[in-house]
Amino acid sequence: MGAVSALNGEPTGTLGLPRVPPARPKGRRPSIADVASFAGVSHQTVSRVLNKHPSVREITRARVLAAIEQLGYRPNSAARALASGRTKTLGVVALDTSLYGPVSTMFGIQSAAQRSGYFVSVVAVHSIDRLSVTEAIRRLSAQAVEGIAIIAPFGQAHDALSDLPTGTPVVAVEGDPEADVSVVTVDQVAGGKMATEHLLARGHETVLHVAGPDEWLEARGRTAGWREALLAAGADVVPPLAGDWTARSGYEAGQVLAKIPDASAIFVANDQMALGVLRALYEKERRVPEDVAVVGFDDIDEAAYFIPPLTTVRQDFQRVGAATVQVLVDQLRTGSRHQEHVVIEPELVCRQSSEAR
Amino acid sequence: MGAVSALNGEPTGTLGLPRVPPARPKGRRPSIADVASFAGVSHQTVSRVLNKHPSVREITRARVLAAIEQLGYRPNSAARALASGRTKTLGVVALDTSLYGPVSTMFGIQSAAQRSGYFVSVVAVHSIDRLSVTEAIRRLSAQAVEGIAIIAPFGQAHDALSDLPTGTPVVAVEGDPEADVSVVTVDQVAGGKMATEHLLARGHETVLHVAGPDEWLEARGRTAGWREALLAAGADVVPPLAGDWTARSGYEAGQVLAKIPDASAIFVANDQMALGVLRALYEKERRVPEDVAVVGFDDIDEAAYFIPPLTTVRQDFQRVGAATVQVLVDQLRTGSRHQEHVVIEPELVCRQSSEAR
DNA sequence: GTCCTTGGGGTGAACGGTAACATGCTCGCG
DNA sequence: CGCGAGCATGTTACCGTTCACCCCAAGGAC
Repeated sequence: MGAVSALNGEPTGTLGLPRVPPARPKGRRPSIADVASFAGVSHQTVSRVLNKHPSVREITRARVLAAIEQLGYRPNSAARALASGRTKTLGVVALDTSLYGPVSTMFGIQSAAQRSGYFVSVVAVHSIDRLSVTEAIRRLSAQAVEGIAIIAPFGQAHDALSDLPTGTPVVAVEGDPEADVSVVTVDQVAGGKMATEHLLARGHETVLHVAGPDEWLEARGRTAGWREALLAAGADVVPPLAGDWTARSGYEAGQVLAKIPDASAIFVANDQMALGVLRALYEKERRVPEDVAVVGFDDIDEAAYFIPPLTTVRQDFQRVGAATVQVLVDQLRTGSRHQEHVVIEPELVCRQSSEAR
Repeated sequence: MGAVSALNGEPTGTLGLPRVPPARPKGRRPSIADVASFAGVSHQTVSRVLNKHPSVREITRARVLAAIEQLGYRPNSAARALASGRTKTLGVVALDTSLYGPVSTMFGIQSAAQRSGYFVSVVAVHSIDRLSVTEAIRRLSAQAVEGIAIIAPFGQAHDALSDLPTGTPVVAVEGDPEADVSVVTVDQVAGGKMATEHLLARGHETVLHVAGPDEWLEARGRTAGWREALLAAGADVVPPLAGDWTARSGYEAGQVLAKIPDASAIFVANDQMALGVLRALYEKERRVPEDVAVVGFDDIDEAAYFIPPLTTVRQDFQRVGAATVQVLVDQLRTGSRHQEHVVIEPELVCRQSSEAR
């Protein structure tokens, strides 16, 4: 057995392996074949060990593992991908922004993918038009990712999904539940509703709304929830002002709202804009929460340190990421292309900005 | 010529190609060989066209391109990587955080890599210990990335760099300029200095400092710049309070500083902590900038909407990303492992929080 | 006319794995 | 005692490219 690898009388270790690995000719990294001849087995046996195939004797496995260790062998992922057709890589299309939600979602997906043994390749898109998304998907499929998560959460993204390589599982994260792809999403409508109901329950006659950009499905959902809650309570529905998620736009909206004398409660579609609203109210000397109550959305790290600390709606992005990877991996495993629709419930976090008057 | 591919009398297009591509047996994606036989050339000629080799006649190239188009051929990146040894992928080790700086840096790298024709594979690390970084690098090198950018900007990261696959170019972004790897960094010392000098020039006797976590090189650099400026001006150096970048820690530091009666100027090592400081000062009824001037660091989008708008130091992360990719690509192209040290200068953005009294 | 170069293109062998099948051996069972 | 059923392992093909090398015709130098 082990004698094969010790023919030339080299000193041998306990497993019958030569102690000094032979240098590979070209300084190239050792391949499975090198490991095989070093361990005195066939390359296939090495492959079996690498893939944890059950029918390998313990002693053989130990020899192979020792050889791998000695030679410093690392599997070549390109070769593996070529032979098996599997790249163990998921693609993520992310919006090039430091917005809390998209970034957190991306890391949520990354960390879940890692736990499932997948690599993550990221393509950032600078804007939300169909062309960019199509191009991003093209890039990812050129890289032969096994599944794709699209975070850019706006209506147009779905158009681009038709250009997909058929057979590649896709999840639209924060996507349109009506679209004909799998979707993992936080229940934005419920979030908008609970924020609004919270304010109504505090005795406000109605709730004004600073919405996000209308292309964003999240913005639409939050607005829909707000409207629903108002209608259910029979409250006035004042047309919302739309911002662009930035504090600046929130500030501008806040300047308008501050001029409305009987404005007493505002639901802002994200925390950054809420910051701008707070600032506008402060400048107009409308106290929060005494004169005006404000609720945001996202629960960014800073929300608890706004002046005053912001009541807001928290989304669990780790769960979003985990669900996204779960859907992709399931579809990969079963081969089914059944459309999953996972909805994750948000949670209201009460702070000073909406305290009872 | 074209007759070869039209032997069976099928209708042919202008280039002599059959109009209907033959379905591949197993529903598999078309390979270079399919394109070759469809276009009536050898697989090598197709490869030459794909790689823009000069010595291919224009007419031949056109035929091949038409065949590629017709069959919907896409190169198989795994096969290409296996044969050529190049993956066209860069790896990024990023800290799992929505902090503005790291996230912006990551996108800066991503977008620069994309422009240079590289894919980007991201591995997030949840903490900054050596083990995590080593593991991240292990994952990336298992994926055979051609170069690695490490964003996690703390001292310990450098220890892990010794575990690298030799020969893989590495750039430590925001890394220690003293370390023996290539580094791309913003001049934090200059940033801290200009913030402090700005405040001193406004007539403040000295400048207090809320520092970042001491493991972070950026925090150390900013503190060093602050100290340097104070010493140069002969001002008192009050030991800094260290936070952890969060608004909460800034708030806590602010509560302490607000109790110091003659505190009149504070340099805070990032904008989030500055937000916390502002809140603490507000609660203690110390007006900004009338009683206390505050300067932050980063220029996050919201900084202009803090109460009051925050004077801060801006870093150009697009340039950081571009420089990082540049260094990696250069090393890949030339094969040299010369250690580059690129330093990018930050810029002071003056707003109300530090206005003259 | 012969030789050498150069453009255009073909042939076969890597590249480093996995998959399918073949082989020898041991064991339990009728 | 023969025989099928595993188990443990080896053999050979194949994945889709690129690389090194070869071939042929046309053209210019001598």
